Amino acid sequence: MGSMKVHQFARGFWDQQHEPSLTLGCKRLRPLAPKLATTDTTSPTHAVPPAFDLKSFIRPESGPRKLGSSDDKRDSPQVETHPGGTRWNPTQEQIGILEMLYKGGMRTPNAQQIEQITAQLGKYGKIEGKNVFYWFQNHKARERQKQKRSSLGLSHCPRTPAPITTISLETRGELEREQEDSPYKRKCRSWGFESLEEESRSCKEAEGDRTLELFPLHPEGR
Amino acid sequence: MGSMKVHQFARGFWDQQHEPSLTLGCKRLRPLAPKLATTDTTSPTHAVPPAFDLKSFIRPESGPRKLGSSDDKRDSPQVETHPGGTRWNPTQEQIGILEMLYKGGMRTPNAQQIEQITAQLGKYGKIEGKNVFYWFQNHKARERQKQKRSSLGLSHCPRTPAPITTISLETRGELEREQEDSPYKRKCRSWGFESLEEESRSCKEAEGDRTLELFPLHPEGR
DNA sequence: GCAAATTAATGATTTATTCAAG
DNA sequence: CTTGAATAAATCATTAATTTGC
Repeated sequence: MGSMKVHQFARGFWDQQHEPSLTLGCKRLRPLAPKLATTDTTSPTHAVPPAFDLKSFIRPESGPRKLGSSDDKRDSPQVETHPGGTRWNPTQEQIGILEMLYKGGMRTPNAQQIEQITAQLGKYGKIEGKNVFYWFQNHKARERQKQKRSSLGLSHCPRTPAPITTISLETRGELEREQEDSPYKRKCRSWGFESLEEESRSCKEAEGDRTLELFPLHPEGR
Repeated sequence: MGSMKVHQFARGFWDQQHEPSLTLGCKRLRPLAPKLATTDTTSPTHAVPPAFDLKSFIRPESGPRKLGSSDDKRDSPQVETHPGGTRWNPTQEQIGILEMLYKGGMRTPNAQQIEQITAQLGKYGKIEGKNVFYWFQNHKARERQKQKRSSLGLSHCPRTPAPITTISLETRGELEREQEDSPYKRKCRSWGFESLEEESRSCKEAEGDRTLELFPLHPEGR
């Protein structure tokens, strides 16, 4: 497409900032690029990110910190086996609230809503924004899927797919009926990335100023 | 650019106690069998939270700020939506770099990579992280699409989809060869939300060394 | 009664499809 | 028409309930 005057940009593209110490390298925390699965993410010796500094996280046994982030974990009433959190495991309360919201008509919450939901649900257990987002995505998809299958199997009831109990949700009368199928609405979700800060979490409040809510992503699959 | 610290959390939105006064079983008994019988009566026990202010979600009329809720919201007053444009308009330099990276084998950059790419591309024009992400998504999809159509029309050479020049992108020696088709690799992307501020888009980079930032959102479409 | 194997459910990602701006 | 942006569908991966064997 066009004239690319990229120079030798690609060469030191990633090195520009990695220069300093070795801690900046990716930690294997948020791998998004398909890094050929080695079928064994458990072994820290593998799961090597494109970075060069493996030793910084190869074995955090020395004391840096574990995945479980021993700093705060008191938020989960039911301790259970919370091994650092591989994936979100919702509590009954959380599910209840989410379902309520869903029934209330919420389909795809935007960033602000997700933020609030997450904040609220966080009182009942560890949770991140993405969990909320995914939950809605999955729930919506699976409800539809279930319904479709049901209608197929029963071939009945073309109308009123669901009675919709309408829980006491009539906050002020105007509740948006749940729009079964969402016909593509142009929405824009906010986007954000956090540049993981693994062990830097400790100096979180040291700065005093930067309090943006970065959700500390879960470490990695076991 | 565009990073700002959002101090304002969900201040007092649903601030209410989160006493575990309702958990009898404490554990979450997940019904393994789906309740297909009744349409969406999926609330097993429905450990209803003490006080859940659902109306705040559905209709945050009393909230400090407006929610992009789906009820009466249409085009939220977030007019600032596009400081300069509704959607990203890449420059030649940006495209060139992106294509170079793509040819180099990059398919789905992770958060850090996106962050860095964005930072670099930002030198040539306004850009956000999501733009980078979307670009890769779209480019990949369309390349494949184009290729498929081409092969269909020509019925020729189903192999060797792209020569792939493999530019010198060897970041650290271990560049994974272009993973043609990524057959689902388990990955986790970082997630973050920023609580957008209407007016505080003052992109001041007074931060200094910290490279961690949230990309300012882009309020909402339409 | 407990623990390993099975299986259903579902959280998390990727891919395909669609809409709309320029 | 091209392509950025967003959503829905497909599907991988992991957890918890259930079953099974001792």
